Amino acid sequence: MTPTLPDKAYVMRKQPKQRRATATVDTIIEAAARILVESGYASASTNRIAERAGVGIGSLYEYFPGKAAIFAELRCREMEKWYAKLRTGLQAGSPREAIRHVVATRVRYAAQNPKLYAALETDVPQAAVAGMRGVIQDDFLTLSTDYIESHRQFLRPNAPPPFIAEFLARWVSSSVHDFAMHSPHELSGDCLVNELVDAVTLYLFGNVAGPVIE
Amino acid sequence: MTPTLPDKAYVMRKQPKQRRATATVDTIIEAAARILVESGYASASTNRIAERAGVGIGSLYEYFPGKAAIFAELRCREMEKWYAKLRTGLQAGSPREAIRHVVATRVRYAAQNPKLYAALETDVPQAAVAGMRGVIQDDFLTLSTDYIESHRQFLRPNAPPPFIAEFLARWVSSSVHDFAMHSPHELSGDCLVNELVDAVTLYLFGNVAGPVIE
DNA sequence: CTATTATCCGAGCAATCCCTCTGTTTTCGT
DNA sequence: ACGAAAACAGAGGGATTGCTCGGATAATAG
Repeated sequence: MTPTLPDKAYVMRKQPKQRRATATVDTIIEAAARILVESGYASASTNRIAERAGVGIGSLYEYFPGKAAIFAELRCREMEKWYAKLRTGLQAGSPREAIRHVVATRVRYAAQNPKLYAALETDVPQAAVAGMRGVIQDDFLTLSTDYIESHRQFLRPNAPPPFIAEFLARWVSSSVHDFAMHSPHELSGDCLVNELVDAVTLYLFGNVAGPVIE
Repeated sequence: MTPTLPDKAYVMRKQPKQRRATATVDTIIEAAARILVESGYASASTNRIAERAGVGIGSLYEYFPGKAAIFAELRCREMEKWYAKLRTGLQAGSPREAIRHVVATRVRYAAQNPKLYAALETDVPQAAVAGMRGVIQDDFLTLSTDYIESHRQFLRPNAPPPFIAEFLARWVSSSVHDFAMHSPHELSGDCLVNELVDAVTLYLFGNVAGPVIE
């Protein structure tokens, strides 16, 4: 069972079949992203997006069933860029190294394009990305649970593995998110990553070095 | 120096001087809260709020300089309800007990009125509560830093105390918030609180019992 | 080349929004 | 009781919104 992103909350009204149509869709989404970064969600009206994209407002509604769908799609694409990296991060070396990889990737995800990240996570209304918010965690959960269960013998906490996985995923992801929103400068240093790795390893295995696997 | 909430981002256009005026303001805020809980921020127009409150739209704009101010004030009032409890939580007994008090209070804050909490935290746009979001943390930070510095001799991490305080505050607060948004049922049990207390104590003092103070 | 399908366009509708403005009613100081 | 100040009211302005619809244009198939 390979984890996949969930179905999109808003489906395209019409699938672009010619190449220029896909180009139009891409242009629209890119325009939406640019306006979002520059002026926020409030001033990202469909008319403005179409104008910025250089297409007629009619073309926009040929493919997107509504304003919300544009941002749902944008968010979806943005997430898919990072999903693979998070996945492979779990398979790296020792538990401590795996934890470090995942944490560092999560930090990079928030720091790469801070404006866009912040806008997508806080400015775009919840309803517009319904069913999308938090899917990284929801999906990453399955992988983490497996990972944790396969290290069951070394675990310090006796809570059920699915809970531990959710606890860790929310802990790391939401902490990084919170720092990104309120203390973004901390994302560039490595203090945050270090402390997170220490704390997680300590929580899981009882010491900062991780389990000694022989 | 007693910590105080920061200045409100939006000041009242006119301070109510008569008792019925204060009542009017309260009624407006309560109506805004009810609409927010029932139908979300999108449908909480100023006209609707005034109608629901049973006052003219003119009366609303006598006191509030704009729509955003209503929700900023609502959020401000909601936060002040919990600020004192968080503060006193820090002063309770042993470090582990203090941690437990703070964590449990934070959970109760999110679980008390889940709909209103969720709406205020995610539905109301960032701009509307500018300078308010995260102030609990920002203010709680000072207290935590003091607390941590006074236990410096028992600390395991060697990061600077202000960072440790911020790290902990964001960790606990954002984790609880994330659970409240995506797995609200976990707030009723005590597994979340237990694991958070364990993890924090472990991070701070290297063991789950906390320091042995003699 | 022709027919069919896909794509693109933008004027404008209906709805909604926040907020002002002017006038009336209530409360308070004296 | 009376004038001033505070509080209340709501019609409507001005602007913006998301979105439809009918027709023009380009690409593809036969």
